[in-house]
Amino acid sequence: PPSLRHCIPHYIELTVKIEKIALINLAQKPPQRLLEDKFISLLQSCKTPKRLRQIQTRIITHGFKDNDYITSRFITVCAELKKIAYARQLFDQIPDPGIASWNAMFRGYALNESYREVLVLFSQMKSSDVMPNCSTFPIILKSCGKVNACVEGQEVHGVAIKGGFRANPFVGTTLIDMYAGGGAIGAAYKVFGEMVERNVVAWTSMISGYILCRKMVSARCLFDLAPERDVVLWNTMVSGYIELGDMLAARKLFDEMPNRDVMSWNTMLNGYANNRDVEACEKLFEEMPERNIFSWNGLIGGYARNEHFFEVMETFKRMLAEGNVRPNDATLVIVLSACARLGAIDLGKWVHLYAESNGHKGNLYVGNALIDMYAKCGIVENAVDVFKSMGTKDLITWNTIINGLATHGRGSDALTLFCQMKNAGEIPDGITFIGILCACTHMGLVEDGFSYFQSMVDDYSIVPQIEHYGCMVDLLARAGLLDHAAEFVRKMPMEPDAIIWAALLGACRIYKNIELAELALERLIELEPKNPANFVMLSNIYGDLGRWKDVARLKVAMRDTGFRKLPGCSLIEVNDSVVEFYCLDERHPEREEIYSALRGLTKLLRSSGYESDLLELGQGT
DNA sequence: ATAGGGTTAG
Repeated sequence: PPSLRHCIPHYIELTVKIEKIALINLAQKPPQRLLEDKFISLLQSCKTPKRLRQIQTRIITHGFKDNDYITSRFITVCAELKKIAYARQLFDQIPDPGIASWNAMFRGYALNESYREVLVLFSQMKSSDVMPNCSTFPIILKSCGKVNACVEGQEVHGVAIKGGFRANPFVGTTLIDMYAGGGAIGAAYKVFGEMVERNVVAWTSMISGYILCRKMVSARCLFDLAPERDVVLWNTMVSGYIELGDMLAARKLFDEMPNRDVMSWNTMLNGYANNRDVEACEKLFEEMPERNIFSWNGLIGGYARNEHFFEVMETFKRMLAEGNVRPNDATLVIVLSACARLGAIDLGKWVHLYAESNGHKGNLYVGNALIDMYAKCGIVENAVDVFKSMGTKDLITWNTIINGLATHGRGSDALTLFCQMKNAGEIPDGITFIGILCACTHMGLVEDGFSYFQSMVDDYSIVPQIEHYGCMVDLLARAGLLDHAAEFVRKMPMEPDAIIWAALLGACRIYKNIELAELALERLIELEPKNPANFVMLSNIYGDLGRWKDVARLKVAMRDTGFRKLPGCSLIEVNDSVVEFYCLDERHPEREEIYSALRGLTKLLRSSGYESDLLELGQGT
């Protein structure tokens, strides 16, 4: 169009002008600065260790090896790519590192949660002649707080004041965090009171400090006094009430908020989930104007924590169907734990494949949850495969596989892995020993069990908990050494609880020991007068022995307690969902097919030589 | 310089 053509000369003129300015800028910068900028932007966009090496070579060939500006950037990128040891190697080769390089090293260690290293390196810096600057102190103070180094923290506080950083708002805020985190709320308040300029972050830190010390009234006072309240501060107050379990106060504040972000909604959502209010959690989730991965994980995790495992699976499927937020590693872990509880092996396998093709292959949490899921679903071989494929393992990895093997009749493999675990340098904890004792129980290794029990105390200084005594009672009782078991219970350093007596009672049925069974029930009635399962247990023992009068007597005694035993419930996975059924259950539309399949399975078991008086299908057997 | 998630147990 003509009008546009009219503009073209102006446009050309403008372009020329812009180019001229750019050229002048270029000319004003010395070539050295230009190269520096180039390296900084190269480093900024560096995403892989391989690329980092290439850039490093070029830095060296251009003679920038000791350039503080570039080196500090380089160290930071190393830390982000989890190559902090490499960064340190390089740092140690610099003859006189500048403050930027020191700070980058501190930040790098802090990023990798090596707070001790930060402090060690800081003391090295003090013996050089480089002076800390305003970015140094926040990192150092934060590290002091993280490792609870109160004395060092106070010293650094002094150094900061001497260095003239009293009025620095960043220094003030981290000081408040440090003191409050160490429980020194008075010292924190002193810093807060002496601050020259208190911004909203400082107010938030101070209020968080009061919340941490459970001083909600003081926190609320400051909140009401704060000259400015941003959404972070509001969220902090709301989560403070939640931590104290005061959901009503939290909700009131949430409703008063001038503007809420996703974080505000998620905070309330998690609050309801943790305070066992699944319904409020669901309602809030539906009302949310925007949902991110934490919202979904909040709801799914809320279901899981409150044992609503069917809802975990349903919500996970809904999340995939809606498709706007993708599950992350935490989502998969929650879903896998629900699969483990429900025996939902098909969904579990699906999640396994999903994890592998969505970049969660090497994730430690996902690996641990997979091991547990396969073991709980009875496919121990797959659990072992996952275990073997894992590059990094932690204590939980070992505990999970050891316990999985032990509870599935592979006690000797469990004990072998226990040796491997020690060789790998992992220190066993109390949970490890529960798996080990369980392995001994299932193999009838009574003496080994006792020596592991001893080793736990002598070699690892673990104080046995009631769970461990429970394992020992089980070890003796299942081996038929009921008198020893009873004596062990008498000599325990703590009061035996219901689980201990129930273990004894269970073994009494196998070994038909009436006297001990009656004693166990007596104790159980004292401890759990409302639990009808205990009566049923003893009644079954009488039944096994044909003492029907006693069975009838117990039935009356149980009726007199006024409680009925809930029928045991089994779960099976049928076509992509889990179905529950009870003994003699007639509710399922395909009950005919199900019972006929069960009869077939029973026949198969019998024909392979499986004999058990516990095999009571009650129908057609 | 402020904030959020997950796995093991008698």
